Amino acid sequence: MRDVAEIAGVSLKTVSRVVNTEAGVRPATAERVDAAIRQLGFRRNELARSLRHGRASATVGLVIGDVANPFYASIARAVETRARSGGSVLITGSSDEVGSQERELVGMLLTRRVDGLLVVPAAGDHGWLAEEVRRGVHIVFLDRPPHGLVADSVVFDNVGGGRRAVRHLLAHGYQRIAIIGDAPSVHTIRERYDGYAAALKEAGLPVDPRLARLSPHDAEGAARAVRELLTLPEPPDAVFACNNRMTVGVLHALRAARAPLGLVGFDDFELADLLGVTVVSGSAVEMGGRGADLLFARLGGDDRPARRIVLSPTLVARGSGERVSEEPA
Amino acid sequence: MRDVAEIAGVSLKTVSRVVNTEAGVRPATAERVDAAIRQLGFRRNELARSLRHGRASATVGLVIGDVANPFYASIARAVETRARSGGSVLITGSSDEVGSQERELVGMLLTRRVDGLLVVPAAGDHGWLAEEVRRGVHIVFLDRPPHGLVADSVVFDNVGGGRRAVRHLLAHGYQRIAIIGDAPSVHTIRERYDGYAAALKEAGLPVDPRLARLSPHDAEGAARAVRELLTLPEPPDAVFACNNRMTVGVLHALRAARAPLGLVGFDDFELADLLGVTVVSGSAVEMGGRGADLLFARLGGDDRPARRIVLSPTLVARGSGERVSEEPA
DNA sequence: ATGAAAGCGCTAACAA
DNA sequence: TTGTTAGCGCTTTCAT
Repeated sequence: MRDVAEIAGVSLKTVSRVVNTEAGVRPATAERVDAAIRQLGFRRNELARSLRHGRASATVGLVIGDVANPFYASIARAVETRARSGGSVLITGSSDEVGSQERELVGMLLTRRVDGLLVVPAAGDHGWLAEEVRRGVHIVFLDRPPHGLVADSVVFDNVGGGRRAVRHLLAHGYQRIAIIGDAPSVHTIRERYDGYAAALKEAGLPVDPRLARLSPHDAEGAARAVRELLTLPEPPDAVFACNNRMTVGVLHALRAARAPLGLVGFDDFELADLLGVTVVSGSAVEMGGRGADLLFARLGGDDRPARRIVLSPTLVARGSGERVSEEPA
Repeated sequence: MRDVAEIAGVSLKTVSRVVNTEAGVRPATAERVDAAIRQLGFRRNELARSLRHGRASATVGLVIGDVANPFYASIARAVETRARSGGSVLITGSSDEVGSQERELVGMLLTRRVDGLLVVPAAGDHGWLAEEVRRGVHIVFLDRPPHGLVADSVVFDNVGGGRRAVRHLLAHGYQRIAIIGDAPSVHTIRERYDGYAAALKEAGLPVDPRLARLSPHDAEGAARAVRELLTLPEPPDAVFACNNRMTVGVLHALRAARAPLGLVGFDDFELADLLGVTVVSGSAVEMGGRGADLLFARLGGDDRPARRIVLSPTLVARGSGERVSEEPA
C-alpha cells in the first residue's frame, strides 16, 4: 500500500480511502491510485485490516465430524453459501467426532480470530466452550445441542423421527425391529433410540435389548452388527438404522446375506431412491442455512436469548420399509 | 498479551517467549506467566503474529467445484488432514465451476494471505493466476492442469481411463456406445472423450456424433440426455458416463425406462457396488493428498521445476458393463 | 480533498 | 534471564 501511494504520488491514507471507496477523493486522484494498484497487482492485506479494525476478519469457522460424509458436506455447502453472500469465507475442520480433535480445532480457529463458530459437537461436555462464549465468541450448535452451556442451536426432532420410522415399520407388519446406531453418548442417537423405544411401547411390544446395537462407529461396524443379529435364535424382521453411515452398512449386510428384512434409515442419501430405501430425514442444507443465519444475526448485534430451532424430519417411503417389495418408479 | 504481562508482572516480550516456548525464561517466571494466561483465557492472535512474521498464516486455501459433491469432498478431506498435521487450517470454497466465482474466491483467499492454494480450475484461461504465481503465491492444480501458466498439478490419466472404459464395453459385446459428459471445455471431459473416441477407432467402429452428449451440467441433464438417446432410430446399447454426476443421472434414466443398457462410469461412488455399477476411477483422496504434499513442499522451499503427477484410474467391474447381468457378491 | 501520526497484537533485533 | 524499541500493513483520529 505504501508502494501504491508512492507510485501514485499520494499519501498512504488516500490509497486507503480509494481502496475502501470512502468519500472525499477527487476522481482524478482516485484514477491515479487505481492505476498504481493495477500496476502493482496490489491486494489489501485483510489480516492487517482486521488487526487494526478490531473485530471482523470476515472468516467463520465450521467444525463437523467429517467433510467426506455427505450429510456434513451438505451442511458445509449451505454455510459456505451464506457466508460468501455476506463476504466471508469459511474454514472447515473435521473432528472425526473426537472431543480432543474438536477442541484443538476450535482452538486453531479462535487463534485465527474467526468472527464466529458453527459446531456439530462431539459427545461430551462443552463447558470449556462456555468460557469462550462468555468472552464474546459467537457459537451456534448444529445437529446436537450444546451440553454444559446455553447457546443457539439448530437440531432435528430426533425422537419424533425415530418414532415415525418405527411406527412405519410396525404399520407394515414388522414385529421384531432392531436398531443399529452409533454410541448413545451421541445425543442424536440417544434421542432416536428413545423414539424407537417409544414407538414399540405404544404398540405394546417389548423393547428387546438384544435387538439394540449401539456401538458401531461406521458402516463396516453396522454391517457386522447386522450379521450378528441374523444369527440370533429369534432374528429381527426389520432394522431401524440411526444415520446414513449405519444405513449403508446395513444395506451391504442385508444384500450379502440375501436377507429381505424391512429397513428404514435416518438421513436421506443419494441413490436411496434407486435402492428403494425408505428413510426418515431432515434437510442438512436447511440446518446449515438456518445455523448460518443465526450466527450472522448474532454477529450483526442480535442479543436476544439463545434460540433452539427444531427441524422436523419427514418420512420418504421407497419400498424397503413397506413389506411388499416394490420396484421403485 | 499486554494484560498477561501486567498480571504476571513481566514484560511483553517475556510473555511472547513463554507463548512460543523460546528458551531463556526461568521456570518460575514461566509458571507465573502461564498462570496469568490461564486466568485470562489468553490466546495468541495468529493474525497479528503472521502480520509481523511476514509469511506463514498457517492457512491454506482450496477451491473446488462443490463440497457437496463427494468427489470434491474426498479431496477436501485429504487436503485438510495433511494441512492439520502441519498445523494449518483449510479454507474451502466452491466455485460451482464458474470462472468468475473461482476468481472471486481466489481473490478472497489471497487477500487473507493464505500460504498457498490448491485449485480445481474451472474451464477457461488462467493467465491471470500466472500473475499471482509470479508474485510468489504457491498454487497447485488438482484434477485439471492449469491453462496459461506452468505450475504443479495432480491429474488423472483421463484419456487412458476413457479408453479403458470403452474397451471394456466393447470387449463385452457392446457396439453402439454413447458418451454423456459435461461440456468439453472442461479439460477432463475433453480427455475422456478422446479416450472414448480412440477406443472406438482402434476397434474399427465409427464415432457417431449423435451418440455424444456433452452438454449436461448435472445429473438431471444427464438423465434428459439419456432419454433423448433412447428415442433415437438407432439407440445406443451402452453408455460411458464421464463423471459421478453424469453416472447418477444415467442410472436414474435407465432405471426409469427399464432400459438394460451397458454402463461404465468415470469416478467411483458410494453404493456403486450395491447398484452393480462398473466404473473406472482414480482416488480423490490420493489426489488431494499428493497435491497437498506438493504444496507443502513448495512452502518448505522446494523450488524445482513444476511437476505434473498423473494418477492412473482403475476399472472396477460390477455388472453394469459386462452384458451378463451378475448379482454383486 | 488530502496528509501526519498513532496504534491494533505481535515478534525480530538488539540492549541491559 | 529479562526488557526496550521498532515495525509488519492497515485504519483511525485529527490536522491541514
